[in-house]
Amino acid sequence: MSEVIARIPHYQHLYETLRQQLLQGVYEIGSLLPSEKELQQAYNLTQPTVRQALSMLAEEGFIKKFQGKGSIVQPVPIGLGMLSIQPHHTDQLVDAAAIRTEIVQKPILKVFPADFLFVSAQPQRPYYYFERLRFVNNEVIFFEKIALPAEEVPQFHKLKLENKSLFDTLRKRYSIIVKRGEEKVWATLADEALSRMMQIKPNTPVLRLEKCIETNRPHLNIYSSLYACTDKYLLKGRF
Amino acid sequence: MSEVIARIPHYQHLYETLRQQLLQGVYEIGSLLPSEKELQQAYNLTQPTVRQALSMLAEEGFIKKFQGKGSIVQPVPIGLGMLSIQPHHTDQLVDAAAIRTEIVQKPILKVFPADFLFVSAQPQRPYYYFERLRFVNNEVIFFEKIALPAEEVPQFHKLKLENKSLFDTLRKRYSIIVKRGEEKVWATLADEALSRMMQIKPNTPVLRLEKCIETNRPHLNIYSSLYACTDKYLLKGRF
DNA sequence: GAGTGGTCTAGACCACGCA
DNA sequence: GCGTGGTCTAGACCACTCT
Repeated sequence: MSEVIARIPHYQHLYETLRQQLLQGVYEIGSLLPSEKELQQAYNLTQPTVRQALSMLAEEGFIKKFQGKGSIVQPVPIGLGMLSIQPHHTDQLVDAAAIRTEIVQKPILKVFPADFLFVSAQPQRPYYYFERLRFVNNEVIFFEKIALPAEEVPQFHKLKLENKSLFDTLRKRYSIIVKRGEEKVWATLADEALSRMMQIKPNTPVLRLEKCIETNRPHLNIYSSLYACTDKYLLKGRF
Repeated sequence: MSEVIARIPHYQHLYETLRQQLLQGVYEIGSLLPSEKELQQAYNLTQPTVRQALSMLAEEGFIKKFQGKGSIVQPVPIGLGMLSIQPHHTDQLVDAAAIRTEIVQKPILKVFPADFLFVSAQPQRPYYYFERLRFVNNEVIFFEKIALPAEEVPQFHKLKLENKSLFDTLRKRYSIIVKRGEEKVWATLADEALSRMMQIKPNTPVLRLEKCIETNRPHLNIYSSLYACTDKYLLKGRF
């Protein structure tokens, strides 16, 4: 019926379609998604194919499935591996538009950084390495160092990275999706160099968060080393 | 053929069997799991059923699937929602046997704690609330406050909680499995009361980690509020 | 009882890796 | 070319919720 140009699996097409609709608020939170049977008819698919798409959405927290009832729409979940910023003592996230990102070190090619806690399986491969500061109201919230294998993201150095979510960019430009990851976290005090970089007083408590992020590509891991000043805002994430 | 006593789905039985084998090291890390076809024949199942079990294992990081090759066994992953402890500057986890857990406040019934950052959807339900300290080498590593809905875990107050992983206990005793969750994290300084509780100096930097943990049971969320002293050890988790 | 999601079968064909 | 995992169909029956 419909012309299929690229080789996209049916379940993935349905998943992407529903995901877009859920992001755009087409379905009200707490309401029921169309039933599996309705989706089968609407997209001309069989039950297992529809179920796979819905299972992916449930896995990511977009919907919750209830036997005998249907799939209930949940609030849009935080992206896996992404961090949201939230003031202490309220439960309102800082809007993405209020966050400013400044690229301190533009992407350069180098071997895997030696000061990361997680180690790459192939440290000699070329990696893109860059550093960024993120601000809310012109205050530095965090400083982050990032490395990702260059062969997997051609032309990465030409992308505009300011004021964008890295993971949204990777998703749209390269179809890279975060699957899973590990993190190491601890608290420490800002030393002289860090306090200059982050425009905070020395000996302020800072949060340290190092991550190794696995994606849907077998040999593509993203590495992040983060320093966060959390006196006004805390970090929120999903696992 | 084989007598099925309880109503356990085939895919789940296969999943549990393989998971046990993977935990016990039956398959060498980096080696291939038996192929889908072999598992079909061995357990007398069809391909989609076997695939579901393997997908669950892949989702949790026990194996990685490669088209045209097979499923490669990975190192045993950290349990979702669990935290491992690791010294700075080495990559060796502290063995679970070296960690001592002391229950400071035995499980009591109360309404949902007001000082947690995450809020329950049904705060008036009865919750089990308890507090624990965890030690490595007789040093306090963290202090944790935990709340979980009492109706979902009958007889919980009778369980021995010392020196056990809470999630292993919930899995074995109630078949409760962590599916997903959210965390809020920040760094702060220990105040007077906390420094006494954790036997550290006042104004030591401490890590704060609050979590809301969703499980395989629709209305069972576990809430945790954690204070960690991370000067010697850091915390490692999965997402 | 009607409608929902949950489990399962018995096939088919495709895409990929490796020798 | 063979064996692997990836996608998909067309059914079947079960378990649960709601009315």
